[in-house]
Amino acid sequence: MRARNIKPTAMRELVLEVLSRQTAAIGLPELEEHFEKADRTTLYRTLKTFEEKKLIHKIDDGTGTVKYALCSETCECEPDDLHVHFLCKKCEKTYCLYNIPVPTINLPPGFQLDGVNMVVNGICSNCRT
Amino acid sequence: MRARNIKPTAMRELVLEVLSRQTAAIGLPELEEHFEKADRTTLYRTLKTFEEKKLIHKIDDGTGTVKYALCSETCECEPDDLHVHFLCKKCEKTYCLYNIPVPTINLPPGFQLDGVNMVVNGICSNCRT
DNA sequence: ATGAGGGATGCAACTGTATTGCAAAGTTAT
DNA sequence: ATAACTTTGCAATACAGTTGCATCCCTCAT
Repeated sequence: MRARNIKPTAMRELVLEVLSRQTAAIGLPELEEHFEKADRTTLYRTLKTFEEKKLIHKIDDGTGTVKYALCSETCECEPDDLHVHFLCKKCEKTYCLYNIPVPTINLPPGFQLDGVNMVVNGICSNCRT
Repeated sequence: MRARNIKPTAMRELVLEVLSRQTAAIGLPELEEHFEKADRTTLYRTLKTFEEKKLIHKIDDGTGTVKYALCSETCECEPDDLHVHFLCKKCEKTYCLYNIPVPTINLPPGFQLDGVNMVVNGICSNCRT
């Protein structure tokens, strides 16, 4: 996991472990609840570091809380690596649809594309049963 | 313009006028700057009303400030009406790409699609010259 | 071993956006 | 004119995110 060039401290190991246990993306406030002792700032900076090193990616699902989820092994967070996210408005959870790539967009002339944030919202399969 | 069933007050006329003058989407803080006397709350609620009545639509571009832009005449904010948005990371402006519809997404079985938020970021044609 | 340097952590304070409660002002219909 | 309802303004609050600074910990060179 530290092929991403991150110094593995105890804190970071723990945070990474929590992250890998998630089935949905997780935000800073929710991450805090998993730790009694750790400080918000530390978690904040840990997420920031992880994101910079492309171990996790940021998802802004419009709920007001930025969420994070693990990147795939080979992800470089380039436009080609990106996938669609799904926000369920019932359970409020945000899922990575890893196998649904973000469609290619043809921008007007003169526009340079660097990244895409695509969040689909609706009701997830769990909440519809 | 009030085919959208909104009671036309003086404030609302003014806000709408400012909105229609924009070439880029505008957020509440920036909207405030256009008014010396009006209160933030009033503007906030005006935007909210406009949004509910589908006169404007919300854009969460990930900058931390939700932006708004006018809907097209016939827009009902259904998935079919949606277009792509572009956030320039240089000028920080967010543009509606009205003529680029959001691509259709095939969700996994059991998922119900209600809406899509798609924001492309990069450098706009103005900033690249 | 030891001490210096650099990164990591924790605490506290702060920023900025969004939001709500409540009272005052305005509008509309009878 | 008056009652019912809506809109506006002020104040206060909530909450995520962020920064400054001091402390701690680890590593490396002497």
